[in-house]
Amino acid sequence: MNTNRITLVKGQVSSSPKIGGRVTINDLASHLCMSKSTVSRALNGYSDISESTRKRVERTAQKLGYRPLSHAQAIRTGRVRAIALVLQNDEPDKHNPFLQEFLAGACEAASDFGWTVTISTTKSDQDMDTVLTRLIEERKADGFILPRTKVTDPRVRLLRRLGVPYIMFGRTDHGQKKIEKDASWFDISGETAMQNAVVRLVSLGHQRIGYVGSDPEFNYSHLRREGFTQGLHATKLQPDPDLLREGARTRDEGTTETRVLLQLDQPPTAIVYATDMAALGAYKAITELGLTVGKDVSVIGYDGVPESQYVRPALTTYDVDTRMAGERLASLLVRQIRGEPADQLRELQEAQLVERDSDGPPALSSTELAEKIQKQ
Amino acid sequence: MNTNRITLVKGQVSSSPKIGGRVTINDLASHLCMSKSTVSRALNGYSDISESTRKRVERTAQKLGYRPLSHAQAIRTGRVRAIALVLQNDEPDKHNPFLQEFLAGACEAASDFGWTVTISTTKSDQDMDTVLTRLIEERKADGFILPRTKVTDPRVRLLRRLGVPYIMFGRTDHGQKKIEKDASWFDISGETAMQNAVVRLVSLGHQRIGYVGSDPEFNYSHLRREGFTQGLHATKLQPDPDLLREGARTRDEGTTETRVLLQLDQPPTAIVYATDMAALGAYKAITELGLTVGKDVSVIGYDGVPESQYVRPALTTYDVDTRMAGERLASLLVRQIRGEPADQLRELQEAQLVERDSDGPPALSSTELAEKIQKQ
DNA sequence: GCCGTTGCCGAAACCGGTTTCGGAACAAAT
DNA sequence: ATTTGTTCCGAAACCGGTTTCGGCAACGGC
Repeated sequence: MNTNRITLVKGQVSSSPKIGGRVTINDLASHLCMSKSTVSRALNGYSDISESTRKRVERTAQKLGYRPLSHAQAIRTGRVRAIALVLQNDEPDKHNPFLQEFLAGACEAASDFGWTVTISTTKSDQDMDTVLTRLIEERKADGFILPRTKVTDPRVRLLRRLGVPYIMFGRTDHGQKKIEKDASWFDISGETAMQNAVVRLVSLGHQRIGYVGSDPEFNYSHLRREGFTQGLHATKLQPDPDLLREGARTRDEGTTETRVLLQLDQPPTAIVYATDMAALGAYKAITELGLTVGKDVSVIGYDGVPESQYVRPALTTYDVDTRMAGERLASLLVRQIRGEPADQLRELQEAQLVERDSDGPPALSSTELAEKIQKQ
Repeated sequence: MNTNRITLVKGQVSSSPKIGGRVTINDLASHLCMSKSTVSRALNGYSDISESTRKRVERTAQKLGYRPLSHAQAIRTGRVRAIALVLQNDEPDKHNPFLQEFLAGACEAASDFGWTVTISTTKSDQDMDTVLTRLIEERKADGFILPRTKVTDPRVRLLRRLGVPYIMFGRTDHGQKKIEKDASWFDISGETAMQNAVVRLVSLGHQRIGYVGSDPEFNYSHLRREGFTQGLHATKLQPDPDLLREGARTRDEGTTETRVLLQLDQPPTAIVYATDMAALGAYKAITELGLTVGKDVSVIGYDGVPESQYVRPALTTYDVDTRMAGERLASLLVRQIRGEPADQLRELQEAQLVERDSDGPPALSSTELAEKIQKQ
C-alpha cells in the first residue's frame, strides 16, 4: 500500500513503520508527498492552502486515523485543550448525589469540542492555592469550572489575578459586584423558584410562610432569600423577620431551624427551604412535634435530590438539571477560551417544579397550629 | 541580578525576560551557566551528573520556581503524568453520593506523585469504545482507573487489547479468571462483611436469614453472595435457595425482593442486603406489612450511604471508606505505570461495621412471623 | 610517562507538532 | 515582454523538554 520508497520531500519520509502504531504528522506528510507544514496548515484551516489539497489532506488523515497529540500541539500553541473542574472538599455536605451527572454533562460537552476534563479537589482554601497554581503552572488546563461559588471565593481571586479563564456555577450577587462584572457564569435561577414557591403556597391558602436559607457563604444563598422576599412582596404578604432563618447547611441544621420557626408564637403554616437537605431535616422537627408534613406544615424544597421522592410524604421541590449545568458550563468555558468575550457568556436557566405531597392547603391557621404545638 | 550579558553557552542565553512569566529549562540553564541537557539530567536523577551540580541545579530550580511542563516532557517520554477515571453513566443508580470523596482520594494520591486526574464518562458501551480510544490515541492519560468493574467489562477488554495500564476497583471472581490473572486491583472485601453479617445475626438468635443480592453484572455481586453462603456454612445453618434473591439494583427493586422473601411460607427473620440502596427499599416492604424493622425483621446493609443514618430505625451497615479506595487505586496505578508489575499491585481492605438500630434479636420465630404476615 | 578508565558535562539530535518566511508558478496588468 | 500581484506550498525555525553521543580532564595502574 505505502510504496513511496523514494524520498520526495527531503528529510521527511519515515521508512520504519513507527513503533507504537501512532500515525504522526510526518507519516501523513510523507504519505501525501507534501511537507508537514502544509499538512498542519491544511488541518488547521489556514487560508493559504487550496481547497483541493485541504480536502485531500483531510480525507487521508481520516483514512489513516491521524489524531494530533494535544500535548505536542500545546508546546507551541500553549493550549492543551483541557478544562479543569475544581471541587472544594471542605464542605459539610460533601455527599453530592449530582456530581456524576454534572461530570457527565461537562465531559460530554468538552468531548464535543475535542477537549477533555481534568479534576482537582482541594481540602482547604490554602491547599486550593497550591493545587490551582500547580495546575496552571504546568498548563494542565486552559480554563476552570468553579462549582458552588462563594461570595468571596478564593478560587476566583486567584484565577483573576493570574488572568486564567474561568466560569462560575453561580452568580455573585446579581452580577453587580464590580470585580465580577466581566466574568462569565451559568446559573439556575433559584430566586425565581423561591418566589414561585411563595406564590404557590399563598394560592393554597397560606398566610404565614417561613423561610430557611442556606450557608450565606455561598452566592446562591443570598439570591434565594431575595427571591423569597420578592415572593412575599408579589403576594402582598407582610415580611416578618422572625420567619427568616439562615445558615442551614445540613439536614440536622434544617431540623434545628425548623424547630425554631415552629416554636414561634405565630408559627408558619408553610416553610420554603433553600435546599432539599434542609427540607428533609424539617421532617424530623415537624413529626416530633406530632404534626404532619403536608397537612399541618407544608414544606417546599429546592434541588431535586433523589431522596426527595422516597421520603414520606414525598417532597415537593424545584428540580435542577445538573447534567445540563455541567454541559452548559463546559461549553461556555471552551468558547471563552477560544476567544469569545467572557461577559457575553452567561446563561440563566429555571429550576422545574416537581409537585409532590409535602405541601397543600393549611389544615390549621397559624394560631391553631401554635396551640397544637403548645399542647405537645 | 541576571548580569550574564556574555553568551557563555552558545545559543542558550535568553536575553528577553520571556513573555508569560514561565521559567523554562533554558532560563534555568542560562542562569546556571550550563547546558540545558545537564540541567535536565540533573533534575531527572541521571548518574552522570555530579552530586554538587545536581544540588546546585535543584536549589536554583526551586528558587526560580521552575516547573517543567508535563506535556513538553510527554512529547519525548510518552508520559503525560496523568491518570484517567472512566465513569459509566448508564447505570440505574447513577446518584453516587461517594463520588466526590472518591475523587478527592484519587486526586490527592495522584497529586502526591505530581500527577493529575482526568475524567471521562460514557453513556453506553459503544460510546465507551470511542471515548477511551480517543483518550488513548491522544495520550491524555497514561493509565486508567475503572470503578465498578463488571463481570465482562468492555473497558477491561479494550484496555487489555491496547496494552494500556489500568486498575480495577473490584476483583473478578476471586481473581481466578485467566484473563485477569495479571491485572491489578483494589477492592473491599464485601464477602467478609456479608459473612460477618450472618454470624452477627445468628448470634443475635436468628435462624432463618435471607439475602438480597445486587446486579449480577457486577463482580462484587458474586463475591458478596458467596460471602453470605459462607456465613451460613460457618454458623452451620442450612442454605435455602428460597432465601437467596438476586438483582436488586435500586431501592424499588429492594422493596420488591423483600416482599418476595416475606411472602414465603417460612419467611426470614433477618435479611442481609448486598447494598444499602436495596436495604433502604426493604423498609417500605417491611412496614407496609405492618412489621417493624429491627424487631420483626432485622436488616443489615452494605456501603454506608449517608442516608443510612437518617432513616428510622437507622440502618446497620458495613461502611466502605470510599476516599481511601480512590487514594489507593490512584497510588497503585501510578506505581504500575512506573514499572512495578501489575499482578503485585493488589490490595484488599475490609468494610467496617456500623451498628445501628435496624437489627436485633428476633421478636418472633419464622413461623410466628408468617402468621402475622398472613393476618395482614 | 603513557595509557586506559572514569567522572562529568556540552553539543546536537530528537519528539510531534505550529508558525514564519520566502519563493516558485501562474495570471493579470502595463 | 516585463512588471506586478496572487495563490499556494516547502524549508526551516521554533516550542520546551529528553536523550544520545562524544570529548575533555583527572585519575589510577603499570
